[in-house]
Amino acid sequence: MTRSKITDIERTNSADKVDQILQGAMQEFLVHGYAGTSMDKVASAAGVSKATVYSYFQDKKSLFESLIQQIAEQKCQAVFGSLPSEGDPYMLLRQLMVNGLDRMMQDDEHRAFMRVLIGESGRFPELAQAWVQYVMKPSLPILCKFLEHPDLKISDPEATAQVIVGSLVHFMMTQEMLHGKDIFPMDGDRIINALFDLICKNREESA
Amino acid sequence: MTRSKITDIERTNSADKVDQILQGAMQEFLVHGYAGTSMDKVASAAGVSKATVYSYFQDKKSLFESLIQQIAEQKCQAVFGSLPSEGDPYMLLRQLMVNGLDRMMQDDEHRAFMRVLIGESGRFPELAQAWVQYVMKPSLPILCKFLEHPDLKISDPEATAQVIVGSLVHFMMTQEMLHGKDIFPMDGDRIINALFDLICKNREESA
DNA sequence: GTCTATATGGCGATAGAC
DNA sequence: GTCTATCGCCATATAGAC
Repeated sequence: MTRSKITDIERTNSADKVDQILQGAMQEFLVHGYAGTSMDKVASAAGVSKATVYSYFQDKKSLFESLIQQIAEQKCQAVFGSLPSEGDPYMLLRQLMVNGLDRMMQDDEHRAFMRVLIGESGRFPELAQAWVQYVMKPSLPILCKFLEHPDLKISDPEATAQVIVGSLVHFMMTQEMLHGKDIFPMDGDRIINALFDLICKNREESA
Repeated sequence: MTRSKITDIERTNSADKVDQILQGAMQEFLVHGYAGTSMDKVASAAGVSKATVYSYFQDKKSLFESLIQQIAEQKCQAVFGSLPSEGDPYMLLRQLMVNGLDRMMQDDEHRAFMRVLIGESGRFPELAQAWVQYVMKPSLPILCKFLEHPDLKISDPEATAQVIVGSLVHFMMTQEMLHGKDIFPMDGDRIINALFDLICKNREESA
C-alpha cells in the first residue's frame, strides 16, 4: 500500500501474479479436486515457487475458495451475456434452450467446474450455495418471462423453468460428465424437442 | 482355499470381515471423497488394523472401486424393488414421480454417493459409466411404459422419460446437495405438478 | 489371520538467502 | 518480492511378531 507514482504499476503486476497463480490453481483443482491437488503442483503449473503462492493466498483453502468464486463470476457473466434477440416468442424459447445446452455440452471447463463444485459441496457448502444464489437462481426469471405467455397456459412458470433447466443440466451430466454418451448416446435435440412438445402442446392444437 | 469341514464357516467369517471393511470404507469415502480418505481412517472406522484391510483389498483404489460397485448394486435393487401397483395410469405415473423424488430427497446415503460418483467421475470414468448403464438406463423403460399411453400423444417417450428423471434429480441436487433449500426453498410438489401439467395437458382438455 | 511397528515418500506451511 | 531449503506431519503400503 505504498503511495507513489508507481502504485498503479505495482498493483498491475500484483494482479497479474494473482491471475497467474489462479490460472495454475484452476488447471490443478478442476482436474484433481481439492484434496487431490498439492500446492507444489499449483506453484509448478503457475510457474512460480510455492512460497510465492503463500505470499498471495493465506492457505490452500482460501486459494481454492478464491478460485471457485472467480470461476462462478465468469460463468455468471456468460449466462447473462448472450440473450437471443427479438422474434417469435416460441422460437425464442427454443433458441434459449438450444443455446444453453450447446454451451454446456461444449464447455469442458464448465463441466470440470461442476464436477468439483458438486464433489466438494459437502466440505464447502457456502461455495455451492453461492452458485445457486448468484448463477442458477437469477437465470430462472429470464426463462420465466417466456413461460408466462398466456397461450402456454402454464400455471407455475417458476417451477416449469426449473423443469427445463434441470432436464438440460441433467442431460449434460449424464452424457458428458458421467460418460454416458459412450454407452448410451442420445442426441440433445431429442431432449429439446421433447421439452418443446410438452410446453407448446396447446399452441399446436390451437394453430 | 483349504478344503475341510469348516470351509463354509471360514468363508462366512471372511465375508463378514469384507463387509465390515466395506462399511468402514463407506463411512469415510462417502464423506471425504477418494483423495480425502486415508486407509488409517478406513481401518479405524471398520474396527480392524490397516494390515487387515490390505489383506482383503489390494490397494486403496481397488477398495474404493469395490465399494462404489457394491453401493450401485444396492441402489439398483432399490429402483426396481418398489413399483406402484395397478390403478389409473395417470395417477400411477404421478405416484412413480412422487415416490422417486421422496426417496431421493430423504436418502442421505444416496446423496453422499452421488456427490462422490460425480466428483470422482473424471478419475473413475468406468464407475460413472456403470451407474449410467446399470441403474439410470434400465429405469427409463419403466417410465416409458406410462408415457406410451396414446392419450398423452407423446412423440418421443424415451426422451420425455429423461426429461422427467432429469427434472427430479436436478431438483434434488439443487435443493439438497448444493444446499439451495436454505436460501432458495421450493416445494417438490411444485416440480411434480409442473411436470404433470405439461405431460397431461391434453388429457385435462379432453376431459 | 491379525496385529504393531516401520519404511518411504509427499504433503502443507515457513524460514532465511538474495 | 521471489526463490531454495527445510521442518514436522501424515499418507500408502509392507515386514515381522504372535
